Formats: sequence, C-alpha cells, structure tokens
Amino acid sequence: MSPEQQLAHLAAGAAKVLSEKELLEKLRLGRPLRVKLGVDPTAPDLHLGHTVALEKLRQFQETGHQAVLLIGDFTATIGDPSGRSATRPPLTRDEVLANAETYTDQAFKILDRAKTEIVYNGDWFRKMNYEEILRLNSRVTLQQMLQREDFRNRLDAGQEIRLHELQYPIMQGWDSVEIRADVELGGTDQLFNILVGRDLQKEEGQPQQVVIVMPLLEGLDGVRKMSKSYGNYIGVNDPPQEMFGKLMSVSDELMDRYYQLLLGETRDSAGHPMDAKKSLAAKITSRYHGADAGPAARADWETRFSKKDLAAAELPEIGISSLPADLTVLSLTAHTFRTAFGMEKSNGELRKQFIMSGSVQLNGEKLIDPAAPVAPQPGDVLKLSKKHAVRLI
RNA sequence: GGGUAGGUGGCCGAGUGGUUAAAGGCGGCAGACUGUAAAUCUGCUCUCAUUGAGUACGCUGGUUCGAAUCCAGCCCUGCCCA
Repeated sequence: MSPEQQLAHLAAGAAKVLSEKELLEKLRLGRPLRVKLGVDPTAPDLHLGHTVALEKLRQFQETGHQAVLLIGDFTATIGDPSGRSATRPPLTRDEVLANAETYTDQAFKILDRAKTEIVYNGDWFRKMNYEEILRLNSRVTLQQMLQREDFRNRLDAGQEIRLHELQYPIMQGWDSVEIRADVELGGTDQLFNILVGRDLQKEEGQPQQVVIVMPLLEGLDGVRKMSKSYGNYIGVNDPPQEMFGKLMSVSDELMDRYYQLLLGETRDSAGHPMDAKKSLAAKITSRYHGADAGPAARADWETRFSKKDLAAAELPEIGISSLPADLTVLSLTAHTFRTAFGMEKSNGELRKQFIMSGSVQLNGEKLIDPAAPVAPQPGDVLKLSKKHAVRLI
C-alpha cells in the first residue's frame, strides 16, 4: 500500500487525527511505525468498548507497523481520572498484575501476538526517584492540567481532585517518551493525555507522536460509555449466547452506532431493524467465538426467544441431586440463581419480584407460593425470568 | 491556622424531637405490551422471618419516655481568607 492509501485506511473511523499531514509524513518514512496503545488494567475483562482502539491497532499491524501494547501496571494503581466525576479507588499491585494477564490474553483475540510488543510502565516508573519525578512535574503547569475538561468540571462543581490524579496525564505522556511512540491510539477521552505525550517528546528532542483518537462506544444503556463499572458492557469473553443476547437488547439507535464502530459498516435500513440486529449480533459473536458461533447463537436465540420454545432451547443445567433438602419454591429459586447464574438475591427480592409476580415457572406453570414444596423431575425446565431459565437433570 | 457551608439509602435530594425504613426523582429489577428495541402501564427496590423483628441517616459519646433531627468531641469535603 502506498503511504496515501495507508493514510486513508488508518484514519478511517477515527474521531480525530492530529494530524493527517504528520501521519502521512511518518508513513512516507517507509519504516514500521511504533504505534502505542495504552491499556489500563483496572478491570480484568476486555469489553467491546476496548476493541474499538484494538481493532485500529490491528489495522496498523496488518499494514506492517509495530504495535506496542503498553500495560499501565503502574498508572492503574492511580486510576485514570479521564471522564470521571469522582476519584477512582486505587487497585493493589497484585490485582493489577492479575488483571493485566487476562487482559492481554483477551487482547490477542484481536491482535497478532507474535507481532506485538508488550511493555509495562512500572518498569520505568518504579525506578524513578523523587528528583526525577519533580523534574517531570516541572514541565507541566497547573493551568495546562486544568484545561482538561474533567478536571475543570470537577473544580467548577466543587468536587475534590486529588493531586495524584494530576499525575496521570504526565505519566501517560512519559510512557510515549520511553516507548518512542510514532503514533498513539486511544479513545476521545484520551486526547488530552496523548497531547501531553507530544509535549514531553518534544522536550526530549523526539519526533512528536501522531494522535489518533477513536469515538467512545456507548454501553448497553445507550447513554454512558461502555464500562465495567457501569455494568453496561459486553465482554469479549462473554459466552456466545450471552454476547448475542446482550447485543439483541440494545436500542435501534445504539445498533446503528455499533454497526459503525464495531463493524465499520452502515446498517442497511431496508430490512426490519430486528433482522439487522440479529445480523450484527451474529457477526460480533462470530468474531470472538469463531465463524460457527454466530449462526449457532442466532438459531438458539430464535428458538428460545422468538419461538419461546424453552423445551428445545440450550439451557444451563442443574442436577436435581444437588438441590437442597426440603425444597420449596423459594429455596429452589435462590439455589438456581446462585449456582446457574452466580447471582445472590435476597429472599424478599425473590419472593416479591420473581415468585409472586408469576415470573418463576416450572414447565410453563407459575409457581406463585414461595413456601410451597416442589419436586422437580429430570427434564423439567425452570424459568426464573424472561432471561434466566435452566433445565433440571 | 481563621471563617463558613456541608456529610441522609446505588446516585441525586427532601426531611429539623414521635404514625420516618425515611417524601420525590434517577438508576436497577420483575410483570404486561413488543422485535429480549423504543415508548407506555403496573409492581418491587436494607436484611431476616408468615402478621413481626433487626439494622440504618460521617464516627463516638450524651440529653430525652423517644433523635436522622438537640448537645459535645472527633473525622472528612467544598468555598472564602491567611
């Protein structure tokens, strides 16, 4: 590919490229560019929001450039204040390292492991002494930091900003110096941090990195960005059925967004929105679970939700022998939620919401008395809610 | 260091001695309707138990028959001043 073709390919879908001109110049150097993507292992699981930038990194990789995946093991113990209205609780080092492990494993569902350089910023930050930290800090002014929207907002709203949070952009910027990054990728919320990297590189006499920021992917609620802490995410490791199901629950508007950001396509507005959504869900499920997984999840989903044929659907199974003694509707419901779905529900919640509302059904028959004894047989289907059902074996 | 405002349930936010487990909103969950969409409607939303009980309004003590509400000390945050 010519530099010009590369440029078009690599800039596609970005919210902002600073600047295309600089990127073109770098591409014309004819050497592999060092493309940095920093990941913040504050949560172990990668979700589709992360994949937007990872996909872009892969495009660079496929075009012959060097992907540098920076694990922010040190910075994660601070917590990136980006886009946050409150201080984030810090993680311990062990938590961070454990997260980083699963994180990279999942990242390599997208990236080519053999061609990816992985670096940990703890490697340099842990060695810094106070003198060096002061020197680094002296290069940035408070005013510069306060240009950042989220700091500014918090300041204006009278919310606390702890000083260590101000360090985050500086540290992220220093990472770029250490890596000698030619390009840094990130979400739009990373723009400021990435720009700090440019400043620091300039001071160090390095060529400045090109900034490519990708749009932020909204989470399942369609409002806030996808994030583990909002609980509105689709994990890369979510099982196929769950992934498919979550995608089916998004609004039509959000579906269009997902088409654009995750598939790089525009949704065909001719067909029924539901069909478009099924197609989106199948494609994404296939992407992370293999080509067969999407169609399989789709067929399964249709059996279960379109035809409402629970008897024929793939369901989690629960052994009758594992059930507690003196089984009542209440204890059966609690046990099933816990073992099949890992959900702890209070008795009041189970009683009032699930049982007495008629949500809990055994083979389609409502079990509305929490205290009533039940004796499920092998093959019975226990439905807890529209989205939760199991087969007893 | 001084002054001042404040700290209420996941969040926001009422509440200033007693029907206050604490109005209202948001969020969340369940149901109806549907396309597991949107919109709408209904119910639930501290915990345990069948009516009932326990725990809860920054923390610790105190006043009182009774406190989220009054008093004292402490901790924390914002703002103004130094």
